[in-house]
Amino acid sequence: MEDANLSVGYVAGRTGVKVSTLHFYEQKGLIRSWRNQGNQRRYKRDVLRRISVIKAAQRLGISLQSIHQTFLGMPNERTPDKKDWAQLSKRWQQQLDQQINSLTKLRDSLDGCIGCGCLSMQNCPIYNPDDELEALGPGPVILDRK
Amino acid sequence: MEDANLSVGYVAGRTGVKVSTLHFYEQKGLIRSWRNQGNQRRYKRDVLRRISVIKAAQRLGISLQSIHQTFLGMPNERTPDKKDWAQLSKRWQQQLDQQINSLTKLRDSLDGCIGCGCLSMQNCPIYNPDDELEALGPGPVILDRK
DNA sequence: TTAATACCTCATGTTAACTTGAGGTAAAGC
DNA sequence: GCTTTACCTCAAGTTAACATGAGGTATTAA
Repeated sequence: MEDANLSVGYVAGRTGVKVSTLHFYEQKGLIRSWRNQGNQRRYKRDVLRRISVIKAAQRLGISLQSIHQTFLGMPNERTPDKKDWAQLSKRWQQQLDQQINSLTKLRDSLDGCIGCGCLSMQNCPIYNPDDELEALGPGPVILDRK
Repeated sequence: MEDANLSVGYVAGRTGVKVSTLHFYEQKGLIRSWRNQGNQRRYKRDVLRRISVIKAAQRLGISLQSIHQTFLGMPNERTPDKKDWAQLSKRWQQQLDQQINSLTKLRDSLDGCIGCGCLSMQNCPIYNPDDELEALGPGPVILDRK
C-alpha cells in the first residue's frame, strides 16, 4: 500500500528538482513511471529516495552515467535499500578518498613549487604530476633549452 | 633577443595542445600573437610558459575564465614571472585546501551514514551538507512522513 | 461549466572547452 | 616549378546535464 501514485509535480516539489529534470532522468533510465488514463506520469513513492540517492551521488562528483551503471549493477535493479546504500556509500567513499589524495598531492606539490618559477620545465611536479588516477596518455614535452 | 617568433605548429608541438586550441585560447584572450606577411600567427617564446600555467591551473580545476581573470589582475598583463607565480600558486593552493576540506567533510559524513539508510530524511548529512562553499539557496525538502 | 493549472511531446537552447571540417592561401622541400 | 605541408577563417559539431518554449490535452477548483 506504500506504492502510492505520485504525480510529476508532487515529486518535483518534494525533491526540489524541476519537472523537466524528471522527464530527463526517466529518459536516461534513472527513474521509472507508468501512465494513468490521461497519459500522465505516476510514480511509486520510492522514487523520492531514488532521486535523493542520485542527488547525493552528484554532490560527490559522480556522473549520471556512472550512477546509472551503479543502479544497473545492483540486485534486481530495485531502488537501493539500507544494505545497498551501505555498499554504495562505501564505494563512493573510496572514490572520494582517491580524489582527496590526488588533490592533496597537487596541493603539496604547489607548496614545494612556490617561488621556483619552474613551470616551463619538464620535471615540474605541477605540470607533470605522477597522477595515478587520470590516464592522460604521454604528457606533452615542454622544454625550453637554448 | 629571446622574443623569437614561433609558429603555431611549433608551439602546439612543444606544449602538447592542438593548433585549434591555440586559436581558441587566443580568441578567449588567454594568449597573444602577431601576424607575419602571410597572415600566419607568430608567438613570443614566453607563450610556452603561459600555456604551461594555463594547463597547470586547469589541473587544479580552475576554469579558463577565472584563469583569464587572474591574468588580467596581474601587473602589466605580462606573462607571470617567478614572483607572480608565487602569488598564483598561493592563491590556488588555498582553493585546493577548501576543496579538500569540502570533500573530506562529505566523506566523513558518508562514513557516519553507512548503514543508516536515512537518505530520504531531511537531516541526512549527505543530502543536506552544511557546505559553506556552494551557495545552493534554500535546499529541497524531502520529507517522507505519512 | 468554465477557467486556471498541470501535464504531455518534441525541438531547440545553454555553458565549457574544445574539435572537426570545408574551402582557400602560404611556405618549404626537392 | 611543383607538390606537400602548414596555416587561415568561419561554421558547426561534441559532451553533460539539464532548461525553455511551442502547441495541445487533462485535471482540478470555484
